[in-house]
Amino acid sequence: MTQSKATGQKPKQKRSIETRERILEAGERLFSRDGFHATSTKKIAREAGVSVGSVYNYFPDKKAVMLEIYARHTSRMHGMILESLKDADFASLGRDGTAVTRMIVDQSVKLHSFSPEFHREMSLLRYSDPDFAALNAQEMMRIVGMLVSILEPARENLRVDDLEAAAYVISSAVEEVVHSIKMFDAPMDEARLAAALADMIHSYLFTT
Amino acid sequence: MTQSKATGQKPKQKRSIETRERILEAGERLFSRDGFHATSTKKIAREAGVSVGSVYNYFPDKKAVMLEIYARHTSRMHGMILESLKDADFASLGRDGTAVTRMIVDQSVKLHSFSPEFHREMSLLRYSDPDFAALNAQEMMRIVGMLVSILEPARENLRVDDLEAAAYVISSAVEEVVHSIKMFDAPMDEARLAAALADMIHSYLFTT
Amino acid sequence: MTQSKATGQKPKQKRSIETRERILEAGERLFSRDGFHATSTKKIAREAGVSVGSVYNYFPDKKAVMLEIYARHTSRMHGMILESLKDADFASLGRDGTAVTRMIVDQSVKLHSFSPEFHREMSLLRYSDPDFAALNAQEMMRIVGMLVSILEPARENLRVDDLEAAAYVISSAVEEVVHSIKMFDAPMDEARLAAALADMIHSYLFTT
Amino acid sequence: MTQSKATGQKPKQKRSIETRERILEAGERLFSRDGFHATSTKKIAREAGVSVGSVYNYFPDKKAVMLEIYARHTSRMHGMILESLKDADFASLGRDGTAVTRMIVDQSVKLHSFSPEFHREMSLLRYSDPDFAALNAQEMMRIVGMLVSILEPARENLRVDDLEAAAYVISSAVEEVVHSIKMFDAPMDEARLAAALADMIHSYLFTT
DNA sequence: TATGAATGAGCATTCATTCAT
DNA sequence: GATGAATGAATGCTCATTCAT
Repeated sequence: MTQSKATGQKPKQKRSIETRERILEAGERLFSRDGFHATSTKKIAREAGVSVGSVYNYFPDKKAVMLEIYARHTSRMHGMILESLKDADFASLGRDGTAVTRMIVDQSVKLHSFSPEFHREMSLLRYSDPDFAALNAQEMMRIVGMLVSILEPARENLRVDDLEAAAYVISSAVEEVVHSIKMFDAPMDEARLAAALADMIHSYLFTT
Repeated sequence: MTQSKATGQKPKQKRSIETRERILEAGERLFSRDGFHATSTKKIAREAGVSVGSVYNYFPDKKAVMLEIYARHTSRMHGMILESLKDADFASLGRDGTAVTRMIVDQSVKLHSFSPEFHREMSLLRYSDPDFAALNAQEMMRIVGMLVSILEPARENLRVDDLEAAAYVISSAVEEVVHSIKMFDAPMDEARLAAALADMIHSYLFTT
Repeated sequence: MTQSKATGQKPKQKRSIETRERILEAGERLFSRDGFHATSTKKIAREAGVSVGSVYNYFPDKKAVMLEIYARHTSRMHGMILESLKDADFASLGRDGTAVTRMIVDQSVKLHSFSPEFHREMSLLRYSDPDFAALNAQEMMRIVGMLVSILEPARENLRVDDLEAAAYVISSAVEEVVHSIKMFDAPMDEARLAAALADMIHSYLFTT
Repeated sequence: MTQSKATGQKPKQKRSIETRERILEAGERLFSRDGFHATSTKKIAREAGVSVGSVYNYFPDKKAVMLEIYARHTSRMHGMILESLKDADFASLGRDGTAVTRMIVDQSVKLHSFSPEFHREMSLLRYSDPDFAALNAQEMMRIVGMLVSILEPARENLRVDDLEAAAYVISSAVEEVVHSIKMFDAPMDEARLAAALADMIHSYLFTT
């Protein structure tokens, strides 16, 4: 359960690529709906309209399917976020702490709102499998990188020195609070938590 | 998968209590080491030196064993924390933001350091089972309550109004950061993260 | 599963008798509601408010409890029927075929209506255990005996010679038809079946 | 315990069909010999010379194996009976009540003689499982249908109006009496019972 | 007499993976 | 490439019965 062997193959044929794609889509649907453990390879194959054997032709094991789905998932999301970042006026952002804070929280929520079910599953898996944990950590660092690049232009207005650590701590906080809100019965009003979260981040980053 | 039936029975004999204890201890050992799903009832029984049937004499199902272990676990921890809180000089605490912040981080880390493996397992389970999620949420609220009672005396010095939401957000942040440090390969130096975390909490709570 | 060992004991103490009675009553309730196999000795003990050990003090095994309950059950029913037979005017019955037929069907239905759930359970058990089969056969013969004694006075008006065989065949028919009606989704209107049954019995017994 | 999910799969390979057949045959052998509950899926697999997994490749659960065996069983029997009915001279039958009666009893006995052990098991199961009860009821109605089609040509000679109800009641009587004879220690000479049964049916159907 | 803790073989069912076709 | 039949260890859980206290 620790190390997935090298990936199945790189298909060159159009047909092959389609089959592979169908498996991935079926997997995403099923993993999101039922969870990783409750989804058998048989079900994936049936949902994809292929045979079990085919699944194993393209992926070394079930985990590899999940791993690839996750990778694609995050790529897609990051692409979307980078896209929306392009339009932001970083110069003005730099001067307005409130705007930056809002953007941070908004983007983080966006990241988790995209497919919360799938995200939940990944959060679960990272606790039980080192490979997933590693992927998750990697993903976290990409988010941290984004945050840093958002904050960098405003550096002179920030009260923090270690920007990377700050980004990491902020991301962690957002992640956990968003999970509380989205996945578990939030024990407190969502608005209160969101306000507190934004306040915490803002007072942390900016002098007042 | 949703609601465990009422617990097995109330032991009336000395022998009974011992057996129950042995099962609980074996469970804690095994759940921590191998995780909940990788621990079969057969293994628990063997480790405890009793028959499978005995496990089911005392607990309605495997989950109930875990639930009780968790409950005891948190009780113990909270007892310890309340104990150490008794000695704190709240009057002086109120005036010194740094001391309060340090205490918060320290206690939180303590909470997670006690048996990080077991804590990891609980974190995992809350993602897949409502009962565990509920227990976890309950536990979170107890921590929040403690935090509030620590902060209350210093109220006049705090920049936050909604103390409860603040406590919740802080707890979440600590929880996630500590998990990063203790359970996953922290992608950053522990000291940096700890410093950043403390800074965030401090600047959030206190005017400077 | 074949031969129950000799019964536990004959209690002489008042307290003993009460305990025994409580077990029997609990068993009847549970066997009727959940069936023999779905009723564990533990449940019986709990329902009776005694310990499992006590159940085994009074009965050699679970089957013995059921066997005794069944015996009491049938005794009670037969008592009731004999009671109602006393009042019947056999002289006049002898001349009126319709009245006899009606009485037969009525009594049979009464026999099955008393506690249809329990009766179902017995019917089931006789198929899987010789002891229950024997008890059921014995019971059948008692019913046959009753039927014969009802018909005897009318002998001169009857077209059948072998009264006992006739009684047996009639009882069987009634038993099965009543089961169809009471226990399974009768595939036909109850009234139609009852009418047909009565007609069959009447034309069999009496010349017209 | 109520509704079996759709059957496992449609076999597409020769090998597949053979395996399925082997499982069915093993099941029939074992269910007849030891009964449904005493036959474990492991035993079925061993008897069939396949793995347990294979059993579940072809059937959703143990019950489904039994259900299919029963369906085949009754199909086979009905085929045989319809076959033997083809040769009967219905015209002459119509006039001769004795011949019809004899045919009814003969065919009914034939139906139960085929594999009495298996039949016993089915009778048992219908008392404990709605699915089996339904199948049994269905089967009963098919028998009733046959009976009706046998009697129809003789309608003018019959004293009964509600042919269907008559057929149902007759079938029930035959069923129960045959069970008494074949499965339980008949408490009376078989010949006496058979004669009484035939007499009852005859006097019920035909005026004399 | 009464208790109830202890037993452990047994059951139905699942599922990732392999490999002959 | 594609197929899908075959595998079998492993799982959570039940329950009639015994017997030391």
